[in-house]
Amino acid sequence: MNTVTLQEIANTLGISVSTASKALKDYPDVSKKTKARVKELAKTLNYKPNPFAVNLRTKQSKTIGVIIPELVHHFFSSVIKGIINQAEKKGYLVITLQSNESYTLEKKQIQLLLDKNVDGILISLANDTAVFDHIKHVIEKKTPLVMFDKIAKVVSCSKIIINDRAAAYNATKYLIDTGCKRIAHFRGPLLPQNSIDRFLGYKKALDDFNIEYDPSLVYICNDMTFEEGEIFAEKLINDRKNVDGIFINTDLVAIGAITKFNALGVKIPEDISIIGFSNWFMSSAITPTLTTVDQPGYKMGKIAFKRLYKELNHIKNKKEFSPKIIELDTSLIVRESTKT
Amino acid sequence: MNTVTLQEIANTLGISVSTASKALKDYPDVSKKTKARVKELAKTLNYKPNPFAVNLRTKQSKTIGVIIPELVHHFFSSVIKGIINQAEKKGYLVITLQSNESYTLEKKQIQLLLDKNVDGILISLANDTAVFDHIKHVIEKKTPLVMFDKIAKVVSCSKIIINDRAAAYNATKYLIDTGCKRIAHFRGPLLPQNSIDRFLGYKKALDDFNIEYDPSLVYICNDMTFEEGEIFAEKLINDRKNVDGIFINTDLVAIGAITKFNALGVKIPEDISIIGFSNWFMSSAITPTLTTVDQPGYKMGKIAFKRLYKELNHIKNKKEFSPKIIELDTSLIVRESTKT
DNA sequence: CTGAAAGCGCTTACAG
DNA sequence: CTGAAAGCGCTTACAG
Repeated sequence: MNTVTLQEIANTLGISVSTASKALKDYPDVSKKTKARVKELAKTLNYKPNPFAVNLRTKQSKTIGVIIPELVHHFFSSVIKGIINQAEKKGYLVITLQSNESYTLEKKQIQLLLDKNVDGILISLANDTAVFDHIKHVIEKKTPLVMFDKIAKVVSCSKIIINDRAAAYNATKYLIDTGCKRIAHFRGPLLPQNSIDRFLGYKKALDDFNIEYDPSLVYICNDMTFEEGEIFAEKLINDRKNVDGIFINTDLVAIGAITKFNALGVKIPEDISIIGFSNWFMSSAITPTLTTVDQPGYKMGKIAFKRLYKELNHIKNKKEFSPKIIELDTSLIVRESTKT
Repeated sequence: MNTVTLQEIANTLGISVSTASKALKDYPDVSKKTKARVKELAKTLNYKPNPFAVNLRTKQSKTIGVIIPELVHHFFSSVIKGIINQAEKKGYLVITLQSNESYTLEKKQIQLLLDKNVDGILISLANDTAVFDHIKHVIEKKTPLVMFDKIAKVVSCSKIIINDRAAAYNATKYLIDTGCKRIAHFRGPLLPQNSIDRFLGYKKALDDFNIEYDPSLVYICNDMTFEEGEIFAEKLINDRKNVDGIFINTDLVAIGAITKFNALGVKIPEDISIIGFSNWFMSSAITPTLTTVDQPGYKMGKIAFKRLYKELNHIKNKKEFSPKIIELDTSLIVRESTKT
């Protein structure tokens, strides 16, 4: 704990606390001489304003909260890194909490952050979350909230997303363009918007290119793990559906699938082409390297904070503003797991 | 922001703020009737004490800071997860900061946390950190600090570590036991204690089993990346040192090496046995699966917080205590990359 | 240009 | 059992 107070500075200098305070904050109505004296002493004493007192007075803590489904995850940890770095630049610190993909926990974490009086909240929803009363509660409390990646369409707040549907469409189209005729999809869970959108993009591409949509070629990955990739890869072979291409919801699952196909002697991309999603660094390390959709996590984190920061300032200046939806670009990274 | 205050509760109930405060905190000198009335009203109004005021009064914020070298990293993100979960159980929130393996940044982050008046700090040092004035500064300020994983021997504070030397010794011994005669080591950077200790464990095992230590078989990975694994794997082959076993500082590098060996047609473990370190989940996914040392990140995080919590309470109760070094068990996970 | 005063919302030692 | 008072350390509107 810091122990030098404004009081002490004022006393040693024989001035009032108010003047000392104003001097440090460069108020225009303090003489240059006084400012210099105060600043110098503050420096030598290594004075730092007590943040607890400042928070109480200013009603803000320069702290924001972030809730993500899971921290041990390449994409989310990248987002968090982006958030933390950007926040630090603006003098904000970040409290991180995890929902563990559970609605109940997510609700609890929201409450913890609210009880802490964080200045704002950044959230990526849990797979489990199907109602949004807890989110709406935050918005009613006038605590700025920005969603990223896993969002809810029906909630009115700013959102930072990628165009999952377009990205999935392009990935599927690429499979079609390179000759695939029967294309499977390993999709994510049923609730999250991005897993829905990726599925819809896949379906739309099939439609547009006159490939019949076959529901039996869609496999649902509830946990989106490496193991699920292995399991469904094997199942797909056993199902004998003559699949020649797969668009997979996320790289981790795709890498599981590749590993299993390698073990089974299924040739990639000769027998089956594969496209993943997220551009995890392992996707360029696996053999064959994985064609995938680049999902800019770090950038998403930065932009999510920037948007929150803007809203924070609007509120401070009592300026009206409307929620904004920011869509980040994605690109298809073509590697060895698809034909040319 | 919450808007119901104690004042309001006291007013509506026609009692004083002090009594209301004491009622909520179950002070023994408040009548049951009053307690009941206050608590009920507090509940219906959804009263939450303003944390800023509480912080200022109690001089603690129930917030701790954590500094790690890099968040986008399987081991560190696991540790953070352990810290956050354990902290939450005890009513603490966690501010996370990254040093980016830079001493300068680490020093800055420490200052940010100190200026924020966090109750305590958990830190894993940057590779760059060779002097410890910033850490000692924290200790002098009486802010409890616990180091984990990447620690400094010369600083007197509690530390949560694994026995890197023993773990490395056992891994190397396993290579020797399974017939390896010329064992290389891909080590980490020169400064970090754990990379030093792993190297020393490797060396000690060679000594104990009468294998001559050959410095030219030690390759230094400064960044500990997948790519370095590939590069040194190739270099090792080109160097024609007839190496038949490698103990590698961390799984990511080992997986890079395996990938390169696979590409070069080097057979694992027939030609070269490999042991990694950390038991990252990819180590059981790669082909061949990687023998590795299990390094319990999540557990380390939990225990680091528990220790900090204990010190926090000792300080609150003005109880003396000495720093404690807690060593977690590791185990060798034998998989396909080594012989039997 | 400077300072006295009020107040942010709580906690707690003290008086009654 | 209850309440008045002091105080945590600041900030800022106001008076001079």
